[in-house]
Amino acid sequence: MKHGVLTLVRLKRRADFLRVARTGRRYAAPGLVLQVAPKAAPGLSCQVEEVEATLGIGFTVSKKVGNAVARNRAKRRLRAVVADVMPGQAAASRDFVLIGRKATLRRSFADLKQDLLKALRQTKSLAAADARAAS
RNA sequence: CCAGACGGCUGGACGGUCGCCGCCAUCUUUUGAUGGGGGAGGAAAGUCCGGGCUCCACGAAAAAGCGGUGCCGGGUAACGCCCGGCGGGGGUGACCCCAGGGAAAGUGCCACAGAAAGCAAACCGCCUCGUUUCGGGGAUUUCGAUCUUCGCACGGGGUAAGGGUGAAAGGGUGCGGUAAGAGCGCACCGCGCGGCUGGUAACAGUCGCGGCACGGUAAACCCCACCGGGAGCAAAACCGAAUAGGGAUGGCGUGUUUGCGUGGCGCUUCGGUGCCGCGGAACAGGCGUGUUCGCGCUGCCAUCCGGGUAGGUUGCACGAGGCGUUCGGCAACGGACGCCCUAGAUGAAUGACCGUCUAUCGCCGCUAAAUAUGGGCCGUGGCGUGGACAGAACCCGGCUUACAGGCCGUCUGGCGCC
RNA sequence: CGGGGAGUGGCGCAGCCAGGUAGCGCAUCUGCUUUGGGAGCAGAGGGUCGGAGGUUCGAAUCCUCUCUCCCCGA
Repeated sequence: MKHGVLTLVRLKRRADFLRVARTGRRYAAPGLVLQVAPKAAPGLSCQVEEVEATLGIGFTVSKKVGNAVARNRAKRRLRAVVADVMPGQAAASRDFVLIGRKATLRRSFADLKQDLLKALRQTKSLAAADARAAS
């Protein structure tokens, strides 16, 4: 089975964010901050085979970035970058949390993409090397 | 043309690729797929008022307390909002600003300065009268003194014109009047009271009288009038997993004791008492933990019930709704008729990226006019820059605050031309 | 959604309710003292009282609007 497109699941509970921040790895790029943690033990709501094909993703933008318009815009740009990069190049069965910074608003989209790839590499969360070699 | 006042509107456009959240239709077991259509604002903001809605409390309310509002009339579901007037203030003007009830109901305060800051008097000063052991001048003189006048001092009386101040000093200005003065008298202005006229009213005008008494501060306490029960969609209603705990029923299992409750049997002098069972309690025992003291649990299994957590659904978008025409009204607004349905998220959608154009700004040129030159304005070309404030969170009516730039209308002042 | 508090010299705070002088401690500077430093003594400088408007003769203080920060409850 080739490395297919992963399904993104949004993290929505405060407990998930706290768990990722407490237990995971962390890398700060100029345009964003990435936190990674292994996926939580599957509950009854999600099955094991679903865990293998999904990855959780959550966004955090604090009040320091700006007003509501700036915070929403930062989250939208991060979401666009994630939709572009993560399904093909991120390792599965992990939870990611992206934190927006002030530079997220002004950084160019290509640089933002490079920031995310570098953060994935630094946190050893890229997809398996054979998958990259096969492509 | 320049400067300004007021009111209203707008808040980048088009295209491409990839996405997000509801709705409708069809297919589909759930899931999902396809197609269609919709998807932020004038302030969505701040949360300063007024309501709807929901729950709670309450016999209806009233009073007290607390909070708020405060010229008059109108609009409105209501308002602290809006409209139109009145009064005061500012501006040459268009126009703008004002918490704008009551200070003879009471209390408080008015620093410094000043004689005095609130009951009006005291003080300095002014005027007048008197007295004397005072001093100067004049007159008379029997040279002892006497009379008179001025000044000082003291005492009595009359005054409030004046008294460096101060934000504010017991009406102001002028004339008369007086020993000196004073609303003491008069004229005008101000103030107060009463009448008349106009106006729904606030108020304005006018006439007469009073003769000045009544300082300011209520965004100081307060008084008067009016309004307000409390909380908020995380309100509230419904469904409801797992775990723990509660209750009921059944089965299995459980040592001792009982100043407890209860049932059965026996005795009874009918007050009780003996035995047995059940429940409760205590202890023992058991299990877990711990170095000790100690601490925690004490039934197990099955079925059912109720409360209720996470979570979910509803509340939730047809409403004091919008648009147009017309009628009434100066207007706010209201009536009638017609048309329309117009976001519904919940770690929170309504976008990300790219291209072209365009508003704006900067730089470099060109043309025309003018000029001694330079610079600026207008038009035009190229390059670069590049979209203000800001994101619905139950809904509505207001207020306040933020806002690049652009557009429209009405009006005012000034300059020039006809 | 609801409630509360704070903003005053470089720092930490009084003063506000009952309006007229902005004060205290630490810090800074100068001088004395000491061999020198510290401590002590004497003196000095330094504040648009977060911002705007209003009430008042007069506002840090009273009223309205606004900005920033902090805390609490559901």
